[in-house]
Amino acid sequence: MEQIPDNIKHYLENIVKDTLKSTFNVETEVIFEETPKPDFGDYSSNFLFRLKKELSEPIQTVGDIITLEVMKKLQHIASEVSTQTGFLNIKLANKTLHNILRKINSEPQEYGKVNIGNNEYINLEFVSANPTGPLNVVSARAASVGDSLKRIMNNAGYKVESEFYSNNAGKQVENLVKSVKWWINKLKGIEEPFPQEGYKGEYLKDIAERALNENIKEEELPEFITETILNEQLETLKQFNVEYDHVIKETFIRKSKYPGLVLRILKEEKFLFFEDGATFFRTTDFGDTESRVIIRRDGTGTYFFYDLAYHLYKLQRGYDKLINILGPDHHGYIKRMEAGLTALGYPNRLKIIIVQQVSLLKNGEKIKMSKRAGQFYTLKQLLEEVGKDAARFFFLMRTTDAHLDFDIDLAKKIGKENPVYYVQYMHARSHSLLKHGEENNIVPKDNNLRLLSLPEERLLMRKLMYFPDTVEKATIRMEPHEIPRYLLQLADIFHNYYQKNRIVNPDKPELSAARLFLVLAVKNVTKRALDIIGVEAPEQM
RNA sequence: GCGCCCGUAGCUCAACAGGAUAGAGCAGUGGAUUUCUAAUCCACUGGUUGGGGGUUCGAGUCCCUCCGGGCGCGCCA
Repeated sequence: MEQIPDNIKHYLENIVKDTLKSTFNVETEVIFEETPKPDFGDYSSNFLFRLKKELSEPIQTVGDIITLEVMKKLQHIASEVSTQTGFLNIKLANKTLHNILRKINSEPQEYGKVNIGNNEYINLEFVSANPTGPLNVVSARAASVGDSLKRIMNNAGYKVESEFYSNNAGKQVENLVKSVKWWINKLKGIEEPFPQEGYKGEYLKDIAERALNENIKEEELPEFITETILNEQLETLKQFNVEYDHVIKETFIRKSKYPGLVLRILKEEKFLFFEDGATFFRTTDFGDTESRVIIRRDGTGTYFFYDLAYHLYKLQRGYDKLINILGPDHHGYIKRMEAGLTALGYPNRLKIIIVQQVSLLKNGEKIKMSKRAGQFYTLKQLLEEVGKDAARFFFLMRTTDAHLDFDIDLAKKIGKENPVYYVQYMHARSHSLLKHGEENNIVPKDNNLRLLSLPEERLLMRKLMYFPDTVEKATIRMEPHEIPRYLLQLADIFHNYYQKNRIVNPDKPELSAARLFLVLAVKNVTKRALDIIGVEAPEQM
């Protein structure tokens, strides 16, 4: 097989960049993108517009010279180079596309790997709920995004470890315990008023029953309750195809040396002051809008205080970067936490991603939810109702910072309206075609790929070529939604191709073998893409 | 009042660093099936990108302003 560059896009960029330097002595970044229309070629760049002011000659003159130079250097992989419109457009030779198919099928697992992580050691924290109840759908979205991001970044050469932080201490837990005690008493026949800030919800009754049956002592109750709920949360996440490298509990942090360490550093650096009997951390020195309490008047530490300790603990474990995926109610928290870590001597080490809220739609109406009132739709219910693949896919279809409407009825549908099936069906159909070929003694072969001469075939090959670019973009933007979008576009082209053309035709074995080679590449890339977002690639549907 | 997110087709959303004629899906209408799984495909209809101003070769994208929707603003977590 002829050598093709490891990454076509970057190869083109470097060629043009070097040409600009050697011919015009101009240093600039050149970026190639997928063309908006196939007519324009396969890759295009707008650098001529950008350089307009810097260049002494008219851009068309520059364009002509660049065209000639680039054409010379690319004659082994490109068929057309043009700057007619002001954009530099490059159309790749068909044999280049063929070589990409060969590359995909010879090492499917390697295709789409990018190298921008440089082995950077990352801690990725997501979901991190209080152990006060079942996980809700915002947690589900965070889980989907977080777990996919882990896979995406590991694919890109980062070393990512995922972490779940359980806030199993503090006032909310006290309220939780009070609520369970109320149930225990009720089961014993003792009627009391329900605790003021207690948690409603039937799941606490089950826990109360178990506590009674297992004779849990009063002082063991907090741990018993929080452990029970935490384990249920983790079990549900596991069913969602999400497993963690680390689970850290707030009780552990509270007992560790880190709270003391935080206090000492802040004190030494004179970032603390006292007011109304409480200890404040002057986060305003670091861009926060107001200073924050870390030790309350009653001497107890705030959530923020222990969270600082927790983050210090994470950093001292050796991570280069921390990424937190948080729900929409935490955006006010970003400044505070960044300020805190800067004060502790770790500036610019934390990246917070806010996942926006989710509205669930059923029968065209929004489901109302309130955790305190015990009315909510849980991740567990969602899994039972729509399945993990549909759930994961749906959560990833939008950018993380946009509100998401999750249509439960749509996710349950079987058919083209449901994007998950549309994409999975592409994989199943490829598999079935290959099997059908085998039954007719036709296997994928790469010795006659020039027979792939249809426009649809070129479109398909082109799209497969863009897969590494898509993965790279998803990594850089930290936006998993690029992957589902890519899959949907690929599925469109593939189903269209299938519909119009017979793939396996015993009368034309050569053509069939070439087409099956293309189908195999589609199958391999689909599998890779689905793996990256943690969705199953079924061979039969 | 302050802060964050959003406003694009009837609905749900794209548009990658500001680029080429603003694209998909759903819904609607009309068509394709002796199949390699129709869980599919094709065509048509649908837009003053919330309003106004600015920046420039070029603005859905950047800046200003107004309007509308959501969320947050605790010595809760």
